[in-house]
Amino acid sequence: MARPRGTPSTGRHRIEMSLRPDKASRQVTFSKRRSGLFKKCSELSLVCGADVVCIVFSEAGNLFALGSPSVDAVLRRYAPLHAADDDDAGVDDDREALEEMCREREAAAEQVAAESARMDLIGDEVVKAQGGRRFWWETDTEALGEAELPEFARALGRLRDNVSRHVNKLARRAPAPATAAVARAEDPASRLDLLA
Amino acid sequence: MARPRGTPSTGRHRIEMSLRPDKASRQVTFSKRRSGLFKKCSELSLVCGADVVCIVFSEAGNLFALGSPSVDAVLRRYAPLHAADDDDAGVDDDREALEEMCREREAAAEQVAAESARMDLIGDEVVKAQGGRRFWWETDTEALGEAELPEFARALGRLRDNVSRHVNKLARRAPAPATAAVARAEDPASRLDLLA
DNA sequence: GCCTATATATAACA
DNA sequence: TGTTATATATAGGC
Repeated sequence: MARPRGTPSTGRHRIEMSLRPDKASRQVTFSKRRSGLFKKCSELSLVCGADVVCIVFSEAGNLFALGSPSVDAVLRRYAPLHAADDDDAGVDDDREALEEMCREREAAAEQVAAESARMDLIGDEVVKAQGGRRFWWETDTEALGEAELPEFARALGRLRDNVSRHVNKLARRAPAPATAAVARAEDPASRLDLLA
Repeated sequence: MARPRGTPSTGRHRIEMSLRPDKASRQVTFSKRRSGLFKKCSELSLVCGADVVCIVFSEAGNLFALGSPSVDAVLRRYAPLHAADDDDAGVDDDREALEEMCREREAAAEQVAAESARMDLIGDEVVKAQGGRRFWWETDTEALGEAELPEFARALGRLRDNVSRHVNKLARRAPAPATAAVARAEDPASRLDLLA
């Protein structure tokens, strides 16, 4: 075994790249670690009220980015503090443009994942605020009783849609393009009807 | 006792911003977390051979940045991927953009659906006995924080009102709190309904 | 900062 | 994917 069993390989301990398994294992590791890293970013932002941006290029060259309030917002805030280089070459090559889109799509997915994670964290806060118990949606289910379950179900569905919509909005506002279009996938009117 | 003892407050557990200690404690927390976050960044880079950049603005406005191979190197690699949007370009670009929009929307929807499903599973988690007295809908606004998720906040607010009404309605019908409904939440069928 | 108790993160596995 | 065994991360105290 390259490593005992569970070994985050972090801290001031091992980390043996010399015995890197196979490409597949490394990808799994990357995926897991990236996920954990982004979660940490979200936490730092949420718990400490910090602005955070994290951009990662996998070994394969795939781009992953996370930002709070948004990637571009934080980058814009950072840029002025380093007014050294801002210009870059034009990217008018079609293939590059296509690759860019693909990568941005992934970035968008990450944004969504991040938002969802944040939602989880928020749920946790609520639970703790009430002194510990089940998650709010479950608590609510109990509180409402069987009769109201369907209605609450619709409300929960709306929350899901809301997250999606929020991400879309962020994407539209951000100068960073491709992320800009997950637009109005739902009908506002119906949602208002559900919870008004 | 804001928190038991050791509580990374991560994952799908607590994180109580409602009881944000004092400014000093938060700074300590920020410092520790930022340290941990940067360490994670370094690890990801080292173990997985990824390029990583992480920029953080503390609540006080202080800047912290880490990059591998370097902050600027990764930012330069990232910037070009978001520069093709400035000039509206031609038909080809529009067509590609449209396709990208569709792909992106699907990806985002998938992510959200997946997260919703995960939330459903999380519902099985058991939390300890209730200690606080506040209801979750009384604290959600605080939990959401400083306008990070305006839409979600608004939706949750409506949900709060909605639930409040139903709780009142139940209270009028049944003066004694029925703990019998708890079992309902464990019913897989109910959970399916929640996300239908 | 260092220490301790807990909660997480995650590598190896199934 | 989900599970499990261990190593880390980290809140609270000193």
